[in-house]
Amino acid sequence: MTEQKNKSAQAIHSRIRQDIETRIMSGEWRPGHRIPYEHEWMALYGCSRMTVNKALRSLVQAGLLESRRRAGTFVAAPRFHRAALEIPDIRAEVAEQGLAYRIELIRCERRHADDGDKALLQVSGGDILAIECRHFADDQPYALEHRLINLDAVPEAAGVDFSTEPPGSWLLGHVPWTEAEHRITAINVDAAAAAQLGVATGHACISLERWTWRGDERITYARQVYPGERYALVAHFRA
Amino acid sequence: MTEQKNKSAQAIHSRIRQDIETRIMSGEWRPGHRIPYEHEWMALYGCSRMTVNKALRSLVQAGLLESRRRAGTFVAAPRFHRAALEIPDIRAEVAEQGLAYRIELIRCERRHADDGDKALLQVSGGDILAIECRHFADDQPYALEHRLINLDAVPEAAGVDFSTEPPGSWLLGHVPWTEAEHRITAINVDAAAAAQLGVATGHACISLERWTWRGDERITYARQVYPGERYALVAHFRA
DNA sequence: TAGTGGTCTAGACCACAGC
DNA sequence: CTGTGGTCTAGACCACTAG
Repeated sequence: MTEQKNKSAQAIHSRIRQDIETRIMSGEWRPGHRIPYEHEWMALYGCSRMTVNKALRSLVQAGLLESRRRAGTFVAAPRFHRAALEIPDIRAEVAEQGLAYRIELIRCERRHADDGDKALLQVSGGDILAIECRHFADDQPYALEHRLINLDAVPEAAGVDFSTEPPGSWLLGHVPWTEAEHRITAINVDAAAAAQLGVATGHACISLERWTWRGDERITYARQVYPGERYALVAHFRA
Repeated sequence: MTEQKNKSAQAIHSRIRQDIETRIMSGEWRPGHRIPYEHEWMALYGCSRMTVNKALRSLVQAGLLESRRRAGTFVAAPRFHRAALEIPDIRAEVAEQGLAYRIELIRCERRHADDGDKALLQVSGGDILAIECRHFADDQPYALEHRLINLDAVPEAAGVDFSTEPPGSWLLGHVPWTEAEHRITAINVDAAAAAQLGVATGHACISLERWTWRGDERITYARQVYPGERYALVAHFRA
């Protein structure tokens, strides 16, 4: 009898996946190794080919396997050029550390996009909101932020009070499903920024820039500056 | 007639997926919106539920949808706290820019792990390989690297000539399927490192640390230092 | 309790790469 | 050619949960 339902704790496809994953991670199956054919997995686990396929496909998507028609399925060569980077929402991050979050709004002006704005936001014109603010954790400066919001894309941003809610958090909750690109560099902060962050002029800081859009529409540009030694971005291989 | 095979260019599950993705990204379906039930998709596309399920499951895994039994499937709230970070293999990266890569091996010694090594590699003892090297692009200093390799895990590393092949590239090709954690900070380089990189003392640099292991076994620790303004890490949301 | 998604089956045809 | 993976079907039972 091919017992129809999973009586074990795990779904069959999940157990197959775990099985393969363990063998790869332990080194038993090295890159290039041909794993058993799908019909062999069917026999091994007494399940249908669809179930086997579900397990294999998920591992292919995860990058651990590669399938070639007529040849079989193979352990893929590892390439950890990709890691899952945690990009913080500052308010949530500060709160997670058990610290009191506060935002100080330095400047918030609506204006017609000038040349600099156009270049950063990658728009050809229209109205924007330009924001400068400072993030605090327990009354210690935590980060500086310079942000541009495209009011043609997000007109309701014009009426928001960003002296209480950080613009990043507000946007995250009000602009659904955007795409983003990030750029991380190290900079020596100038005197003004250093004073605002409570560090020495020239102190090494992380600059995290983010461009966000939805479809063809540019939403926002943000640049956040963090003191380099207090702050670390962490990335894990294999999300 | 339920035409059996995909005569269109795309597989059915792929077209369903694209359909949903487009509606979400365009803003037509906002977070929290309940998308049609699986049996409705069956009718819409004239396909079986397994095919619909394949499309929906892949979007759930991608984080665009959330399924709740008995309730339906919903557009997930966007949280781009995750981005796919490209972690460079230095040699490949330099070559990609059309520049000539060269490595300069400053130091390479085998030794019993001292306390500092143990802390960085997270091992309790054993032999390690400690490497200091400098990476060049067209004879310009590109990055400094400090690396520890656990020889208990990778004994064959002891016999490799790292004056021609960068240790990161060698490990990538010889140690299959590891996991890794990365940490990115900004630092003011000291005089010695500044001289080696050809920048001023105190110049802001990116420090990229990487811990690598397979199973329970620690493989390597690496710290790479890049001049901050020449170098940028780029991350895309949604791999 | 009714109806959703989660999982699974035992077949099937097709495209394609290796022989 | 042959046999692999890629895709699909028309059902099915189950677990869970919203009402």
